[in-house]
Amino acid sequence: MGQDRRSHSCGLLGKSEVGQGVTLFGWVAKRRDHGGLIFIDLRDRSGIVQVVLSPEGDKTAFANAETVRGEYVVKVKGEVKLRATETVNPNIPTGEIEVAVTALDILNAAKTPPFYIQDGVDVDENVRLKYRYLDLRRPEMQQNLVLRHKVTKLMRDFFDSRDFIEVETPMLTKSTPEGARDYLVPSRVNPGKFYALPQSPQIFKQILMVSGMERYFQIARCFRDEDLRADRQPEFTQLDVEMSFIEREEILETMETMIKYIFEGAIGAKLETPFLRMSYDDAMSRYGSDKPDIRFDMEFVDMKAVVAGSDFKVFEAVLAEGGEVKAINVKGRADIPRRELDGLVEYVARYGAKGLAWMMVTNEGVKSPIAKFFTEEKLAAIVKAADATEGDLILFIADQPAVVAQALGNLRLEMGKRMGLIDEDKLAFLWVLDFPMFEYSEEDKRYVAMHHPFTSPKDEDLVHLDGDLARIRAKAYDMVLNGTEIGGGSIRIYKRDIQEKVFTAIGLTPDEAKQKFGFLLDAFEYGIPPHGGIAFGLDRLIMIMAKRQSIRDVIAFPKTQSASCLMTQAPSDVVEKQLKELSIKTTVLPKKED
RNA sequence: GGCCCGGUAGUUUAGUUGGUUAGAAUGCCGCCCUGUCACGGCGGAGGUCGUGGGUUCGAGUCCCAUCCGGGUCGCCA
Repeated sequence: MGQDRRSHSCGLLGKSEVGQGVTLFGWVAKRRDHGGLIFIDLRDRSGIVQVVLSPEGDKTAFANAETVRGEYVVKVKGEVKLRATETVNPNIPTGEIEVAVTALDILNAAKTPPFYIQDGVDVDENVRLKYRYLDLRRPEMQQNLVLRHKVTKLMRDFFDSRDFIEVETPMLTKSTPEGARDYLVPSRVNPGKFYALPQSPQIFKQILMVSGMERYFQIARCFRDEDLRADRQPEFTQLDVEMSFIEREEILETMETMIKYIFEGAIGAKLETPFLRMSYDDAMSRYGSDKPDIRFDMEFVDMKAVVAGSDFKVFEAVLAEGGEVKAINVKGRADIPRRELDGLVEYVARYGAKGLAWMMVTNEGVKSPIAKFFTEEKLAAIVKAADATEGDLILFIADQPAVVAQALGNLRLEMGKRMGLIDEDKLAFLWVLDFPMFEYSEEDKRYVAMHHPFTSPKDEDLVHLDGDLARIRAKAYDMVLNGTEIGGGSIRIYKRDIQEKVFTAIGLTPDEAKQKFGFLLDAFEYGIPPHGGIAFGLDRLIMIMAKRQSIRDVIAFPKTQSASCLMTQAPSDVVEKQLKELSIKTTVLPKKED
């Protein structure tokens, strides 16, 4: 009996197999025992098919069917039969047929699983992750992994067809002093020294350009020892790309074509290219975000001109200090309850806003606690600026530009969600371009590279390298989808003098630069081609394609928020001997005993 | 590191101002059942209320600490 090969997959059986003898393997998803007649829903990766056993059939098969329980592994032989019209199940793809069983072998019993293996079940994350192998047995989770496979396959096909080479770069590499916290790996043969797991293959892919690979890509695992989020894991996967002899336009076009190709191939979505493009400055001033969700409008309105010169001291003080006053028009929400408004005040406070002003446009004019500070003319101008009509709610944030952007930007997203303005079926792509080259770090009291120090400034801004660094824009670009940054990259510096000026700008002496990035700078001495690239967050991309809220759902074995794996219990203690071999002293402080 | 939410049968959960035996659904076990597909009927078992302290005559409920999970701010060039 063990010699029978599987002839079909459960979920793919249909009318065309009627009359055929089949051999199926799978798990018992459900058993419905009618005493004289037993139905079993048999599940494999392809789906579910109903198999039927009656006492008139094989006695052993029937007896076995009486003993099977959920998640038993069985082999079933039988004949595919058309169901009678009244017994067709329209809810499953195989509902028009069933398998009349002639033999059923129990290959393995199974303990009752801690939760029912079914889509849409609401089970505690603890339980799901501890029994990840059962969680992954659920069809929707399997589909997520299948989707992930399809996407990476399509990516490889695409890049292969365009003459890109996939090159693997090291996982044991050199710790880089800037950027995220590194995961460190001790070296046994070099006592006291450490490798770092890569945060990204950035340096290596640029070196590959020096090597003359011209067109590189890699589906690369990356590691960052930072706190987790719904869309952030300590290890994650990047689609990493680098190209030589190109300028920005060619990268953007190539990547749009790639994204279009995989979305059509993986989920059948037809995308319009070219994608919308927006400058960083534009994105910040209109949406308060460098990754705007443009599935809905509610753009910022600059109120500075219309509110200035009122008796409202808060606005006047902010404007006097170089701040700004911006608003969003929440259409039709003038009826908002006071309690919800109070909640919104708390909401924006999380983003640093000291307050939230509001005006309701009603048939009796503007209602607002601050209306009394404004003349009728000013109120009318505000309403006009906001393009508001009766029934609308105008929400204002007055603060320094960074706070306005963050608070009002998040408020916009929150109101968009609350009002159901976000079409979950929409795929709103855009490029955000012309990022600032530098941003001022309050912590370090100096300018730091916003992207990384190899990013090329825009040609027309090179003149500011010796002057106002804040004015320099970079040849950097992000691809944004539905308010999530799914990819980002830049054209790199390939001229030595510019590279040196950038290092100087971020306070690195030539010696320090050599110490930090020595091997890369050495490589740059030997004929570096103009080049640039991009990296996409594969997990986030697939999360959006699969319409999930967390990247954990598209990663087979994810970590919890405290970066542990509940299934394997990693990280874990190691034995003293291992530490000794690695020349690591146990300096971990013991837990408090009292 | 900060803030917020959650932890009660295997699972999902109810549990009032602190009060008697912690309730339900589902799953599980047994018996019955020949057309179910959320099968049905009858019966049954199943709870350290995350953990440890404290307050109280009495704690699932109040207080403190702690563990675990989730969300988020900081962080993530």
